[in-house]
Amino acid sequence: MGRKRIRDIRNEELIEATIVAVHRHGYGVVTMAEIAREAGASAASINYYFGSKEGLMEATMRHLLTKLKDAMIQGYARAKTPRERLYAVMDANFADDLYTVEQCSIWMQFWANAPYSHRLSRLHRINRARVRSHFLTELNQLLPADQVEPARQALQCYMDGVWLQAAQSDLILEPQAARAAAHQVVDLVIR
Amino acid sequence: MGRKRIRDIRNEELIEATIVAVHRHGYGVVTMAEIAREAGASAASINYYFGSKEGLMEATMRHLLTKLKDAMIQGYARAKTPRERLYAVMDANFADDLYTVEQCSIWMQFWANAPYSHRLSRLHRINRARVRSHFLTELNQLLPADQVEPARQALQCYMDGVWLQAAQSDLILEPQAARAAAHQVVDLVIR
DNA sequence: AAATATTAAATGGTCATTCAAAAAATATTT
DNA sequence: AAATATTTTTTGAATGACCATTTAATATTT
Repeated sequence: MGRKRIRDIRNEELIEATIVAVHRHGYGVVTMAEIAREAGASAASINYYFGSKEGLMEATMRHLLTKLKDAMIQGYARAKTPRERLYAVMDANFADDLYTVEQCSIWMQFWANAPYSHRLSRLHRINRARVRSHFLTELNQLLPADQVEPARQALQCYMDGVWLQAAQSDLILEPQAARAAAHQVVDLVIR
Repeated sequence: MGRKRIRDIRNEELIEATIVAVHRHGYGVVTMAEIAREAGASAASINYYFGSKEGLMEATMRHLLTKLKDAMIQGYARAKTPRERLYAVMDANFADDLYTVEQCSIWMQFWANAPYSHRLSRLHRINRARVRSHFLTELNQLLPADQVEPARQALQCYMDGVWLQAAQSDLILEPQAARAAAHQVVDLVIR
């Protein structure tokens, strides 16, 4: 059992270091050496665990996507009505441990670079489709068919836009206020 | 006069080539050689005109910002009411010659990289403040004071989010439909 | 001729990745 | 328990590729 543990611990440490380093230097220019220094390891050991820089980036994005997915599933479990489930999608995106400058920043870096990496774009596509499908399922319960797609577009764009602004912000974010604002937007869209 | 002309012609050609090349390869990894090839010139001549790669990127962003600003001023001139002026801001963002995959993609690249470049972040800040102020001016005419800021946030995030999605799209964009959808969002927000 | 524009080639630097060897952890035997 | 063997982990240094920028020389325009 010991064998597995070390690998898992290193993986987590290195991914956390990647998030910090990418936020600090930018996805395009961050170096393996900088990430390694942040993790207190060597660049060579990163390749030992992740194979390559791209492998590390993919693992990091996968880690963030999993966090987001888990938050969403948890919210869904509690929600009883379609409207509450829309709230839940928003609340997951603006959860206390996800809606931080650091993480919004890295999300944007990944979005910007996904089109140029086969492995990143795959993850990106899957996540986007999942969010889209959640929105559509609930909106179909609440709106006439011809209003569903515009409403979905409005909600999903709003969500993306808030993260995008958050990534640029030099203020401390207020997740609670973001959730309240998002609920208001939901209310606007579904009546 | 002749002296100025050649320089202007080259500037435009090189900036157009930059837009194409950055869209194709990504901001972080595009090389001077690729941009030069796209423009049918040499990498050395780009430095002759723009001093450095960062100078070229700044000039390219400035070019796009100017186009956006001009489109907005033009729309403002025609608009008579606060609501029409809100439409005008949206219409500028989704104008036929601005709302293309190529340009949305490059906008996102710039957004993602602005925090790491003094020169880019300056431009970015100025543009964002200008859009914000336009929105606030009009919304103040239309809404009670306490609803103005949430409404601005919703509109600006929606605008950014649409561009962000457009950048990822592999479909052909429909600027006219985007404008219509944006008008609907304005209508939702101001009543 | 003078000024301006262009580029091929050189320069100097950076960086991801590999590799071989050391170190640490774990398993096996005595 | 101790000693030894085996596997896993770590890293310094080497490798090879790539790239922005400079330079010096050439071409073009005025």
